[in-house]
Amino acid sequence: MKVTLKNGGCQEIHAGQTVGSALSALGLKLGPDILAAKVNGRTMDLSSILAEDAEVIPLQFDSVEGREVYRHSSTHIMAQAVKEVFPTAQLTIGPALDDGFFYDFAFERPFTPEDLEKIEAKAKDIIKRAHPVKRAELSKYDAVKLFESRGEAYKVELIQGLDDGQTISVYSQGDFTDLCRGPHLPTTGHVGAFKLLNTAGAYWRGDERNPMLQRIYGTSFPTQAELDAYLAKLEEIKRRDHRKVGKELDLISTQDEVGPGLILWHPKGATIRLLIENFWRDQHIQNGYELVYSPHIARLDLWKTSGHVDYYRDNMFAPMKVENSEYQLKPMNCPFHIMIYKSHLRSYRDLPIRYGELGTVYRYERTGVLHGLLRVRGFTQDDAHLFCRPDQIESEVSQVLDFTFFILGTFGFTEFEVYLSTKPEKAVGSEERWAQATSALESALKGRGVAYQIDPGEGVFYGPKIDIKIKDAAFSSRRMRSNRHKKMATTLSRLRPRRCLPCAALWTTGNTSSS
RNA sequence: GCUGGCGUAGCUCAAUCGGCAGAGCAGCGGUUUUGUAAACCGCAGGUUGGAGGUUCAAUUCCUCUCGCCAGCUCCA
Repeated sequence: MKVTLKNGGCQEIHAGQTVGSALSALGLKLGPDILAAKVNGRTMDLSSILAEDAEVIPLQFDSVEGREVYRHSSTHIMAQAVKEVFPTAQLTIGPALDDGFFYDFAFERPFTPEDLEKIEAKAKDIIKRAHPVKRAELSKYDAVKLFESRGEAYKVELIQGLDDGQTISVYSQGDFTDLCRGPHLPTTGHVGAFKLLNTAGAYWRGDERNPMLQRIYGTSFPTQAELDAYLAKLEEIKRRDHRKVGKELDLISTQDEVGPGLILWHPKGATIRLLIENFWRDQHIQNGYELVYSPHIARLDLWKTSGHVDYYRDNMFAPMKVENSEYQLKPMNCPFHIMIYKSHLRSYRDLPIRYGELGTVYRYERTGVLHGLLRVRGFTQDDAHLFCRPDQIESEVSQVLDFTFFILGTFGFTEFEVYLSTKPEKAVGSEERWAQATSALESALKGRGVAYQIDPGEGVFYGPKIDIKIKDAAFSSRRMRSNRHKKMATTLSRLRPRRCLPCAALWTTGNTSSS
């Protein structure tokens, strides 16, 4: 059997050898820095058996896959510590994150900071004990029996959700056994610096109807110096937090008397905003947009027609009664732009028509989600609606993308992740129209050569969208949250306007748009 | 909305067991006259988020309420 080391030698070995011994045979020193290996493209334990010719890449902490294995084993160590300190805690899930890991436990009470100290001390002890981490495979039936006997009801539920024929793997270290796909470090002693960070409640399977679990976050690094550098970075991020800076520089405030998520722009903040808005107006005019204004409220009937009452009510403030009809505070600008379009009979020769507005909208957000300027109840959207013929869609979308990248680039955002968000569960319009609109967006992306990923079900109720996620200096490394990105979206809708009226909306959030 | 943690001077934070609300910075008035991160002396600054309760006495204990923070969920 032939084993090749990437960028290294090639060796004949006997079948049945482990990945680790194959690496040794190839002359690699198996120190604590070698965490796992990629075998023919699949990440595997060093202890797994080689069954066929393979190309092997040793994984260290400097690779994404290596870090994932490292953090995943770290969270198992934490889970083992929790079980040793609090035997009645039940295991649920515990994945690796970009900068650390978490594990959710079912426990009769929340963990306190004192608990964390005990758990962390125990975890360090487990690291010192350097338990070998062993993989075992069993049938679904045996796996259910195993975890039932251990009183791990959540694990049993997880296993029952797996396919019947599937082999199920469990990993053990000392007396601790967990259902896990793996792979893992060879021993618990492979983890260097280890620290628990904080606790939080989290619903089982992310559903608020389910019981709340106790989540513990932590992180780990090969050396104390790396851990310290990471903690220093967290401090630095805290120091640069826009809420802190906004207060210190006297840019903005929120006040109890005004209400949560409603921003007051102080003179200095307003000056910054004015400069950005002037830039926005100039650029839109230069790029063929016409600027419009629309009111903050409108008759509820308009929002019924637009579909917002049916599909967006959860995010709308309650309607208010005026004279004999009901009025609604606007959560979006789109219906107004469509009404402007509709105010005349239009010829196909007039198209495309591009309306742009810095439109202030109000959305009801649950109190728990409000966050500085990034998540508020009143904010101003950089919003536009483009009316065009079907044959113009691709070039219009493509221009919107260019325009978006240009604006973002002006503010120094040059790293993007592009997502194509498809039809959500609650949506208006036929499957066929959704498919048409989605493929139009897709071909614009392809035509422009933009790399993108599909984000299934993440479209808006009236159309699919292209999301452009950007990272800024502070958030790129923001711990434990993957979705804290600012986002811009281009939505294509053929669904609301009656005639052949695809409409692309461009909007932004964040510093250009809140309040 | 849910779980947990918080709310004391403009800011950052103290206040032991329920026993006269305090410090640093900022501010103001002086002194000094240039100090390389923030020179020295003094003054002022408070309905302890709000309402109710227990108590001789509440920043402290209880109830309700408002807001903030870390998450969950949703999303921009």
